[in-house]
Amino acid sequence: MGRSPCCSKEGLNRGAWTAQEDRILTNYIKAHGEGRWRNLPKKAGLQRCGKSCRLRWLNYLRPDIKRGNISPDEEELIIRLHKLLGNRWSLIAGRLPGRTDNEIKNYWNTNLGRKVQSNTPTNSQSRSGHVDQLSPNHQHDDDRPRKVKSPKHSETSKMSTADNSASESPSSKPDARLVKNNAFKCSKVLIDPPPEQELHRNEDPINTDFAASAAVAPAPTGVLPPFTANIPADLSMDDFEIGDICLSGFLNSDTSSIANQGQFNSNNSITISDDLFADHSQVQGLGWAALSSDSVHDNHQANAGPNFHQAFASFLDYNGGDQWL
DNA sequence: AACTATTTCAACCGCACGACA
DNA sequence: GTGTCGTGCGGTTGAAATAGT
Repeated sequence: MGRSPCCSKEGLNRGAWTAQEDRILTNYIKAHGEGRWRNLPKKAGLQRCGKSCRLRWLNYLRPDIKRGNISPDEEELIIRLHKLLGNRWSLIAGRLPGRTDNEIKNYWNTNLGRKVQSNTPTNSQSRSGHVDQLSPNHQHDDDRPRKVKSPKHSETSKMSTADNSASESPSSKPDARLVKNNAFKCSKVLIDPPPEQELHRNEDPINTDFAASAAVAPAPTGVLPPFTANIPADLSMDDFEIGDICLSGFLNSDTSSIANQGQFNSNNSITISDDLFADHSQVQGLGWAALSSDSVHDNHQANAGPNFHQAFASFLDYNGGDQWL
């Protein structure tokens, strides 16, 4: 398609942003809001491409950007999420308040990718066929001594981040809410759902088990039990063959709403409370078709395959397992 | 102190996708 | 159905910072 570039590159500034440019962009967005990136530079009086403005705002100037080193908790979460999602940086970033996809991507390429590779040498292939790749200049010998990370800020960075306080790990916020982003590429991994009528039969078309368990789980009580399962080393998104469960939908949902209303059972099922069940919007918010009103059984129990349960439980195990993100 | 090697990360690039005319 | 726009994404680059000699 003969599409024009997002901007003429003639006469536009490139490279590092100056403090003055940052100020102009920030002031403009504060006054007019985000969006309309293509026209923004002209209106704001910036000699920049709209894309560049968007990137600068999203990755650096936004007021909610968290600065400072990635905490161990965050690091652990990144690793878990990368195991589940592969290089879906924006989706991963959506689970780390204040962190940007670019930051996480860089952190992975410079730190975690190598660390994870060395820990699980046989598990270098991510779901999408992307090897946990380091860019060419990041492929280095693991035995090489590492430089201790220290904050590096250009003049403009110092200026533009001065107001952003140092890092605050998610775990330091007991009531941390999800950050919802717009990354839906993950929906590509959706497994074809079984025919609807299959769902209503007590069959297991593709590792989906909605069978009404003979053992009806007791009503959920208070705090969820600790999760102890770990993600299998070879688990990938392809393992989630459990109907039209959409992990991205789940990740984009507000799980805090079910903090005290759901219970993982030992038989790979989840039982939700009457309150949660009654609030259909919350259930749908899970992006979890298995929990939609027409596929949840009378006892409000839905079963998932063992792989999903394992991964999900392990994912939620972040924060010590006694608390849903 | 001076120089080189290595690492970091902000910024760029190309592509994909949904919305819309 | 087709083309364009607006936006978002992941991969890559290269200048600057830092470590090593």
